[in-house]
Amino acid sequence: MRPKLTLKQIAKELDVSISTVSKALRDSPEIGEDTREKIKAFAKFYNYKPNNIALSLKNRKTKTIGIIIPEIVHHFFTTVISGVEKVANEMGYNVIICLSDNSFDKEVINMEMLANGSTDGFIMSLAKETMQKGDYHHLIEVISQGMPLVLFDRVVDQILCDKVIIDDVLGAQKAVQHLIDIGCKRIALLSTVDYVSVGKLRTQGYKLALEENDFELDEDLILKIEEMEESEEKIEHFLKDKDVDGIFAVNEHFAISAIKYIQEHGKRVPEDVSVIGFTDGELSKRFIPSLTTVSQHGTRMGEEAARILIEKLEKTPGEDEQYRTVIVETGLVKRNSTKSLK
Amino acid sequence: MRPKLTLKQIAKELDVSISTVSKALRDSPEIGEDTREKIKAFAKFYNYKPNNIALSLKNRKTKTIGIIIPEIVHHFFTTVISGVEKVANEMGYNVIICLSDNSFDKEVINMEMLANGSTDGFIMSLAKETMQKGDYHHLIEVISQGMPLVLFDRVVDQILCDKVIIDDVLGAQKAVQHLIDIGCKRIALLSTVDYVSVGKLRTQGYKLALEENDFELDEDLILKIEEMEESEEKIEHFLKDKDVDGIFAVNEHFAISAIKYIQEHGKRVPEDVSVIGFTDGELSKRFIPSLTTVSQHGTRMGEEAARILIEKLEKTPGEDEQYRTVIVETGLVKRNSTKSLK
DNA sequence: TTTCAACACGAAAACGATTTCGTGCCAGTG
DNA sequence: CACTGGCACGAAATCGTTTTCGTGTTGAAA
Repeated sequence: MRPKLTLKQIAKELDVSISTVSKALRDSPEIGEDTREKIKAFAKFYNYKPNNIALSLKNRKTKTIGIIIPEIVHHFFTTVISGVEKVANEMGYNVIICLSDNSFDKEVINMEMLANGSTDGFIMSLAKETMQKGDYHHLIEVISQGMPLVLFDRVVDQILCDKVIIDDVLGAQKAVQHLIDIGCKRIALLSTVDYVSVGKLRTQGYKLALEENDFELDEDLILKIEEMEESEEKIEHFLKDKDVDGIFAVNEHFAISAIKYIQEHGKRVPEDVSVIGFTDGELSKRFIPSLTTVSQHGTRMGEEAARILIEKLEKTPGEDEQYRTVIVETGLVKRNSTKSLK
Repeated sequence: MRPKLTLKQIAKELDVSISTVSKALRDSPEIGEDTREKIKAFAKFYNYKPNNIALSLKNRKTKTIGIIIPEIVHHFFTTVISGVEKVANEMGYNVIICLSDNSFDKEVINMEMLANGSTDGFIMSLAKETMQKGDYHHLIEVISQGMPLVLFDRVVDQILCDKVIIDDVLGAQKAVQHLIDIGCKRIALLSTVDYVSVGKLRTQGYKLALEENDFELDEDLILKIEEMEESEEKIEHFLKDKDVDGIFAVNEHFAISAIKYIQEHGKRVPEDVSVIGFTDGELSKRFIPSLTTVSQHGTRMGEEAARILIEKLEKTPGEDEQYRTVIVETGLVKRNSTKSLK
């Protein structure tokens, strides 16, 4: 076992001082050409690489950014991560990932953990429980310490920071509008409960689209689901005696559960009922029928978030402290779960 | 903006020495009761937390483990990550994730990056390109520096280290055996090229099962696919005039592409052709027909890998240096893409 | 010959924490 | 009164870098 080479060892080996070695490696003109070459050759030969921890301590920068998300086994979040990773890598940053598991406590613990020197800034999407509690002291704490924070997807108005979101309202509205355009008359909404901001906003979009087309809002056509686990059951129960010809679901799973139920009960998708989901995952693409969805462009959100964060990190503090909210546009990907336009 | 509190500041504020503060906070009996209480009260009030970077430098441990995987937008890998995260969190470790993007160069760069003090050890699955090249100098380098390495899934015999794998041969064999059991006579294999170890091993299992049942091996029934992108096309071409009644695919995507083709050409799954995939993802579960698959238990692999790594990390070096290979059992999840046993 | 840059390098502080080893003071003992 | 031991605390080294500020040597100019 050969431990890592340090400046000190090089110095001893070549019989010069530590500072000389450091300067030589950083091409300081202070050092004579011959010693410089000698040191660089030695370092190269033994593959010297400076210790990141020491550098972090000295520079008070870690060159890593922390991502805190509710869960990772979820296509949307992984695309965001890969977007962040890509930009971070290009800019010489590392990415450290923590999962809150949708728990407030874990979110707080992870954040405090990372805030103690492990990362320079945060990119995060809030845990469901956090939004429910409305307790954001950990975010405020981190911001007040001067660490940049970029929220994405599950954001909250009370916190002043950069944000990357999609236009949930417009996305939902466009989806429902499409259902109306292809002739749907009774359109159901499968949503999550309102304290999850996306649920609320997408519901808004749903209502807006109905309104614009002079459809009457029927609260009986709206289902709000609390737990992922019970979704299938709830949806089946909900659809039991509803006579709908269009369904807008706020995620893939709800959409697919709905399609399954419909098909099992003698109707066809999209001939009898058109279904649109939200979030464009593998599932939507390969399901049969493939799903028409509002696509969220997770990768782009991740890239955007990373760019904003790194920009903040590399700007000398004090420069105009402005917070941006970037809205990543959604797209409507038309596939086979909706009728085509007449 | 209020910067983070340090020992030095507390010391100055309370007019004692830095060492006294440090000792007081760590409950050293050296410090008198009254000063100790005073310091602890102050620290608590101002929410002092030691700086991780400084601790890392001092202790020569970062308490973080590095994960390097080919890609993250892949259900299997995310389950592994969440398994690692879970165990790591319980043991007070952080997780830092890098993606190799299946590129050898990126894998090397990431590894060198993290090895310079950022992590205490590695959990990784090799990039396709790395296995193709057969160049593992970066792994050897890291191991020789005394950093524990745990390989999972895409592992390689030449490297001596701990490994967590599934029994690909047995998993494949069981799958094919099941096809035989339900009466399939002509069973095709959709595999990847051989330098991806899983492709090779699963092909072995396929052959083994045939052999055991005195089936004749027909090389024409084996398709090896190089690139994910061309898979759909290749599979369609391959199935064109093959008269098969069973298909074993080494992943979900191949399986689904096959099903699509079969259905589009007037045959039914599972009535005419039974299909089994590998890796139990969301897609398999919710596809129609839902897929019978060999499930890989990614979470368990992640947990296992993390446990092994942390154990190595916390063991004083020198203690018997033994490498383990843990085999996580696969399961055959029977769903609707295969006929039921007669 | 003296003086003064320029050159090439080293000593030391700093980042924030832990830890070893003093050290001053006081009480108790012979 | 002198000695010893324990208590409560501080100084300094350490981890591996970077960087500022010397400092000794040389060569050239006066």
